[in-house]
Amino acid sequence: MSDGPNRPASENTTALLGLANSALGHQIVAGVVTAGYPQRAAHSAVFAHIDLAGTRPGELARRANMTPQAMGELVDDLERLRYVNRRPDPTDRRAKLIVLTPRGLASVQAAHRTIAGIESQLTDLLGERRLRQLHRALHDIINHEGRGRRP
Amino acid sequence: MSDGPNRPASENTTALLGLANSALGHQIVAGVVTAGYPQRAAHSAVFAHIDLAGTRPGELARRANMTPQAMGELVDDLERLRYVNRRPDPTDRRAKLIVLTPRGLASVQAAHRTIAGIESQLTDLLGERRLRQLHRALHDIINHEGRGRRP
DNA sequence: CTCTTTTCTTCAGGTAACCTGATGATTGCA
DNA sequence: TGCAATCATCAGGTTACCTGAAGAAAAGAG
Repeated sequence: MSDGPNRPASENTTALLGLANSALGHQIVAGVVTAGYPQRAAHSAVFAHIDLAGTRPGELARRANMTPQAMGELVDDLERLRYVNRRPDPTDRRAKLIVLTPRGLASVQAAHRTIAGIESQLTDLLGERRLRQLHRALHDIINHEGRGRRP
Repeated sequence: MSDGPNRPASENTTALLGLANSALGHQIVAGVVTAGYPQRAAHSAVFAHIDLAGTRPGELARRANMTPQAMGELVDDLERLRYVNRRPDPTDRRAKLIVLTPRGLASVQAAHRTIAGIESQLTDLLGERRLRQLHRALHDIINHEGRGRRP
């Protein structure tokens, strides 16, 4: 590709991970949008972390590893799109609970179906054995690199 | 983590890929910065694609899969940081060649050393065999998903 | 109980990393 | 020689975050 000062990406795990991630990374949202639930990638931070019983914005922010302000904006969007509602938290009058609307739940279920579709494509491509090996390797990397970072 | 409507990420390749990518993704730039070459992650788009003989902005943009305008801004930054220079392209007076300064080349070499360090950490973690398997699986995913998309 | 500190959310404003559209210089083809 | 295509750049917009400040409610100290 380049005869320049650069080593081939094929031996650079970080680069491969980045390329593979961008190859798969947009497919879930694309699938859900195609299924009739328009949304943007950032909104997944809410859908991926919300509980059926509802979750507070601050807790969503913590789970998604972002600030409450940023999460608040995502919730604003999803409220406008009618995927979630804000209701007062009965256990703490400072707080609010973000709850999925029926439409929001349907969107989450569409995401699950999309994910299942991607996994079965990957099984076709790699076979069950290599896919399991891939999962284990990624798991090991995540657990190893994430060690001792939280203050 | 969540008893909500969400399936466990441990069986979701896309999610694992995203987590592993963010675990490794910032380490190269961090290593280069620590080695005394301050820069931001976006600047890698230049360093990763530039040739020793110099490369035109438009070509860099094509290789990095972004617009010439966005690439132009990155080149502006790196020129201010004294990693590259803009010189007229002798073969086309409309065009310019982006060339690494000695400092820019040193930064690229620091990146290569950092990448080598990460690979050896990964070899310690997974072993050579599993790391090779990981590379092959990622390669297969990249080649498969990237098929027939370019118009 | 009251007072203070902490927690929860939201308002305001800022930045990084992209994007689209328009413009001027130069090239290369008919 | 005229003119469409190409190269870089200027101007302005969007997305996805961030920090800082402020008001309301809760929790803990005395």
